[in-house]
Amino acid sequence: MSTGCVARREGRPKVTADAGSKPLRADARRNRERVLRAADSVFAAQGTSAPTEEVARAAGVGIGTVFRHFPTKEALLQAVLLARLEHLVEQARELAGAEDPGEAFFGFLRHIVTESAAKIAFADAVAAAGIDVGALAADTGPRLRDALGVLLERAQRAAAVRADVEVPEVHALIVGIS
Amino acid sequence: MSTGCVARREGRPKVTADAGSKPLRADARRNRERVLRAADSVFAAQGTSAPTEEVARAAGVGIGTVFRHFPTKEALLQAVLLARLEHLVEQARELAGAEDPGEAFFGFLRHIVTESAAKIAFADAVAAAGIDVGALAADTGPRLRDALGVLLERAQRAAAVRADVEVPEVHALIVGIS
DNA sequence: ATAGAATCGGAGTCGTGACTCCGGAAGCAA
DNA sequence: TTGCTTCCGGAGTCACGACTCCGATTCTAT
Repeated sequence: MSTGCVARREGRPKVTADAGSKPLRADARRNRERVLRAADSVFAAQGTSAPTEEVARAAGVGIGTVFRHFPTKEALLQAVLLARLEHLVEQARELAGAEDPGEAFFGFLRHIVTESAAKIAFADAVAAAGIDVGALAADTGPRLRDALGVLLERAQRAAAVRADVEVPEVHALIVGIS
Repeated sequence: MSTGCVARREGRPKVTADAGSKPLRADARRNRERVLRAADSVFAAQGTSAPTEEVARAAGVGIGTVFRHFPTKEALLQAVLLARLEHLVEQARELAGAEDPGEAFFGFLRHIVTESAAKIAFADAVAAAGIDVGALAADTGPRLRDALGVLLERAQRAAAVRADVEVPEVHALIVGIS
């Protein structure tokens, strides 16, 4: 195996509240972004148990920097998961303007399924840390649902999907599959 | 988080070869079985990063016993995963004798989907440790395929499933979903 | 340019858990 | 029962990785 200890602190860190914090200094914002990207790829490649130092190296910053932006490894995991969901919403919105509504809809579904495995692993790791994943996704969920609604409606208008299908059903399907 | 170090050894342990080993002493076999069951429930409940000692406690044995039977935590994870697959095959075979072939077939599919999330997490953990999951399942795979074939055939004979569906397609479907 | 504030970086601390070791406790013939 | 063999248990060893701390560095406003 590849060894490593895990967190030490027991109190569950609060969800990073961006609102209300002062605007970051330019380099700080840049580094935060880098860390997030690096974390995403490192965790995706090596699993969520990859050492934080690995993330720091991949991001080209010191480990101290990582911990300043994300006080806990857990917080980092959370941020990455959130970013992925965010990305999903974005994709759904982009697809809403695609030429072929039917293809767009099913393509998106396929994409979700493809990525679900990775996301499950993330959610697992975060949940194992005692965080309420549901609450975490409370903000992103509705937006994803909306975007999905648009996709679905267009697909139905194009007669690519039966008209009696509703958003909740699709949502249920996705959740069920996951 | 809940902390903990990980393995230290780098060389990847060989797949536990049961064949060729002497018959275990009665108590040894019993303990091995206990550990396996305890590991399954502990890892399922707390995630694959649960400490080995937790498994020992749940099994009611000393930690030394766990490591004698499974030289590495990784090996333990492997064994649990294998046992689950084995269990799946068994279920498929039982279902082959069910009254309603159609229901049996779809019930099994549903079951697989339901458990897939947990299994993915396991496979992930094992794979992250550098083990070839594919090779691991090389033995179980074909048997699962066979059992699935029987289920499918019976369902088709009962006209619950279209006749032009083949085992490979179902297999692909399952893999795809996972 | 320059002070002052915000950041960075990484060596060091600390707790944890994987794995070892061996004296004691069964099992299993004979 | 006796003796030999196989197992059990769990205290102890050892690395590793999460997280802290503070001097050095880099922004930014003036």
